[in-house]
Amino acid sequence: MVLNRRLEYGFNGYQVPAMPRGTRSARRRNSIKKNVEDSKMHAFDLLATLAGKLLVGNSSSSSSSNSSTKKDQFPVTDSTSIEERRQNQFTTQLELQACDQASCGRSMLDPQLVSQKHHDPKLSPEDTQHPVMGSTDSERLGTDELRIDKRNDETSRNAVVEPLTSTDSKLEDDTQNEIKVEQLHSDKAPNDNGAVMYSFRDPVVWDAKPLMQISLESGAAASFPANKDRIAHDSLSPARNVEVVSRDDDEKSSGCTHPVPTKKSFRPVPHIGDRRIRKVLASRHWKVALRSKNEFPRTGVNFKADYKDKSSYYKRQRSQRNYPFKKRKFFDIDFESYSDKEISSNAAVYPSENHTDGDVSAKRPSPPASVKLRIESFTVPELFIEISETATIGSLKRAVMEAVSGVLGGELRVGVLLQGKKVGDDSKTLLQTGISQDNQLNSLGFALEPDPSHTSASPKVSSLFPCDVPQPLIRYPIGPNDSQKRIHDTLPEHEDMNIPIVAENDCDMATSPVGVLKKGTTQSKALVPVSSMNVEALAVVPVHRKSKRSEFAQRRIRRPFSVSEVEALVQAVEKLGTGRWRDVKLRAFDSAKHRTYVDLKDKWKTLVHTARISPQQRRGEPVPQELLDRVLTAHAYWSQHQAKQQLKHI
DNA sequence: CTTAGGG
DNA sequence: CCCTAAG
Repeated sequence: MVLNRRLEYGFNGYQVPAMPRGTRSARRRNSIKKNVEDSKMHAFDLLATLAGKLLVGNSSSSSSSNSSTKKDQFPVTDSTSIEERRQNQFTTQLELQACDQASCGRSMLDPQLVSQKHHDPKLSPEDTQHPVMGSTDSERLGTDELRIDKRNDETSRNAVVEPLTSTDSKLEDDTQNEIKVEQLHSDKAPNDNGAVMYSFRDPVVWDAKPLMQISLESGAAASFPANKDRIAHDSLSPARNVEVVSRDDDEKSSGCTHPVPTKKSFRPVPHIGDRRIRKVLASRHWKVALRSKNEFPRTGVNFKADYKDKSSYYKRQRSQRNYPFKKRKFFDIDFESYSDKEISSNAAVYPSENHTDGDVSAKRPSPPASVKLRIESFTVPELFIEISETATIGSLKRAVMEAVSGVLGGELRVGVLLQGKKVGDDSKTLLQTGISQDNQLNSLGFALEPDPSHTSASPKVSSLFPCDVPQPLIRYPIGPNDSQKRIHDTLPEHEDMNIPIVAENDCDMATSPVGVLKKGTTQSKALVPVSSMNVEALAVVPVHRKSKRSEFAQRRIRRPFSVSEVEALVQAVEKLGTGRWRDVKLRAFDSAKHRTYVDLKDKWKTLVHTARISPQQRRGEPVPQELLDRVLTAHAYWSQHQAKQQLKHI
């Protein structure tokens, strides 16, 4: 097996999925002032929401959905504050298309761990000394038996950005999606005037090329969905507008019109390998999307308050994950590499019906017409990822995820492109700019650009950003279903493969060559999104500068212990006792890098608990009673043993 | 860094 | 799983 050869994946484009219209809120309505700046902000807003809940998945997943995902998902919060615009003249309807993207569940084919030594039921104190005997390699949950199949690469060739908030209910086909959209339209459009609808298109899959270099053809700009016509039709709702907007259901949210300030504590990071990364990531501070000029209600407050109360800290930290935008530390050198990200999008300006003759116009002299915008999707131009060849698919996913997060979570601002030209004047109205109902099929593009006000960290690099050059709009016309289907076709039966391909939630598990990875773990974690537009930046910021830990760690994905693992754990504990988790880890899970001794300790805790409750109350993969019995036995034994020790000490 | 526990 | 207080 190749040792730690590195793969570099360059993602030329990345389609941002449709916006989830979660239960809690992906819908909002804002009254806004209609000028270019606002358009940007809206686009940005959407992205902001999106940014917080992406999750990279292998599109190879043909498997089932898994509700367990829900636990790890980022709570969809109405993070998007309702911006109260002064003297709003127009109402903007923000409708986020539902995005119940099929969450590929994960089907864990538990690695067949072999060679588990027979466990000796007899426990003797001697055994507790040093497990000299019986600690053969095969005894470990090693990876010896596991192999990475070359085809594994296949998996990595496709990736999809999925909303992290995938629901159990999946959309089997586009139909449902469309239905929702339509409902949404018919639902609001008629009454709410001057609606500007933003609707993210379905998630698209990019199809990476095989081999080390994965890059996407940057397709030409704006390609509209096949159903564009229909969409346009749908949005043909009257758009006459009146000043005052009925805030009906908005009232509910009006209470929190102003976003709850997000605070983030900042604390020193201990150095502990993975943990360290996690911690860092966990403590990344989030920031509300900050717009230049204080126009943006969600003024990015860069809180760094410290919480003394740990519980509150924890909670807040969690809750903050709802916040779409994370703030990048200025002092983080990595910033540069992300700063020049751009996300372009395809958007169409749909004319609203010309109701110049309508009732509204009768009442009002010349009611400004409203424009309905449909943002097909934002595309993250390119991501550059470097990852160990022996990294697992799960790692790859994370890497991609982090890269994407880096792009979406950076200090960005939205740029507006009209017919390929950048619209610079933020004060102009849409009309003045040429975005109006008359301007039917002109493509309106939204691009993410580094926010000048935040690129101070690296003026040099940021200056390289070709802000004035309209970026090509990239699109990968693949419907969600197509993607599913296609990928499924592309990736043959996983069953035949040596490695169980875990569909959704990650999977380095025992399926990965963790052993090999061990030494280079940190490296494999390194990924640096690099803009294709900014070659120079590459020079300035070497790709392999893996140093800076990525700031986008999420809660570790849940990896239920397999029976084999439990078996190994029980066996180890029986031998070593309950107070030597480090040893247990070394002994039985040395090669399972994702199982820390704390994890093992926790697992033992739950095992004991599980063993004590009735089988009916147990959940998850059933653990053989035999094992549970051993758990209780061992637990009892060691508890007593421990007690004795303590007595001795006293 | 490890343990031990609470969340 | 996460987070921490204590060794």
